[in-house]
Amino acid sequence: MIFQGFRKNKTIWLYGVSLAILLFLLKWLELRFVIYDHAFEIYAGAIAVLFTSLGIWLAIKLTRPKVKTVIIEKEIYRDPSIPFVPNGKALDQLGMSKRELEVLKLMAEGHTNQGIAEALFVSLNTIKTHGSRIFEKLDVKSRTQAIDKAKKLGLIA
Amino acid sequence: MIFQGFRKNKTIWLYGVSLAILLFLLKWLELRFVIYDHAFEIYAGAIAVLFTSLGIWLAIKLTRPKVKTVIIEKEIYRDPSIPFVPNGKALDQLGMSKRELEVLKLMAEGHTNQGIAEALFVSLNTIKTHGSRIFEKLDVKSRTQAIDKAKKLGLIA
DNA sequence: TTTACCCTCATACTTTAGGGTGATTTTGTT
DNA sequence: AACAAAATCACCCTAAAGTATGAGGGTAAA
Repeated sequence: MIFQGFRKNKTIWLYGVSLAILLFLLKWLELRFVIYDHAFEIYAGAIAVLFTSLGIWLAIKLTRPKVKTVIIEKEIYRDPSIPFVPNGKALDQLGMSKRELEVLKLMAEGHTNQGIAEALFVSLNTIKTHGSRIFEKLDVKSRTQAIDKAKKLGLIA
Repeated sequence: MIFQGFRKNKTIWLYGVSLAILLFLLKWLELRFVIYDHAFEIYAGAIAVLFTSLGIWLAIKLTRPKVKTVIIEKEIYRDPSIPFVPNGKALDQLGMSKRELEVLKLMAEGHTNQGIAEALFVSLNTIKTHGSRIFEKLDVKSRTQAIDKAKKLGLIA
């Protein structure tokens, strides 16, 4: 258990031990450099460099850089010459209003309710109300279900 | 070569510059603390902690770039009669695991986390963990954003 | 052997979503 | 003008999602 703890927290343990050694060295150097007034700068610089080196070493250990910028060519599965047109028949049958469709589209794009409210210049409560109405009409219980169903019905792209 | 060196060791170079600034500050503070003999230990300890902290902070800050996905949209026509095949290239580049893709698919179908957990015979906590990982890799903050992006990238149908 | 990653799980907490109830205002139709 | 539907808004409450932190086991690669 304690050995496991050492395995997992090796860096921290090594840092602790290193710090102890450095502090000991610091104390020891302190006794020597107090004698020489002119050596003050050298001493201060020495501890700065020492601790800086330790900081760098530790930071490199702690933070492995990860590959992060990913450029991906993506294929859109749609013929560009044919713009998406909502399934008007389904919209009529469901009784989905223009505003509700608008809200649904923004939901599908991943916006929060607050975000949608701000985009449409209305209150958060309004969006929640629209949401409930949308779910009712689509007979679903959540936005992800609504989005899934709406795409299948051809209400949104 | 030297430029490459800079690129590779960005943290170290930036830290070096920061160190120069700190050393200047050190010199300036030096003139003040020389007056007080009893402040010596405090001063030394202060610079040690300061330099170590700065090193750690800088390195962590600069070696944790955010996941950034740049999407270049290339519209092509897809024949609906051809069954959907996930974009393996994008999956590899994003580092998306099989399990994560599995969870993402079930999310897109509108399942709750608990529902997904039950479907995959794991704990709710596990699904939450996978969720976080998926969001991280897609650089999104919610499941709806993740789903939207995954569809655009061709990761899911 | 060590390291990195995936998978799994837990806990505590915060944020967001969603249900229920009620109300008012606006808009469109007859 | 009357009426119905749509749009808007509020408040209270619960459920679900999402974050942060930590842990452990297994596997493959260095």
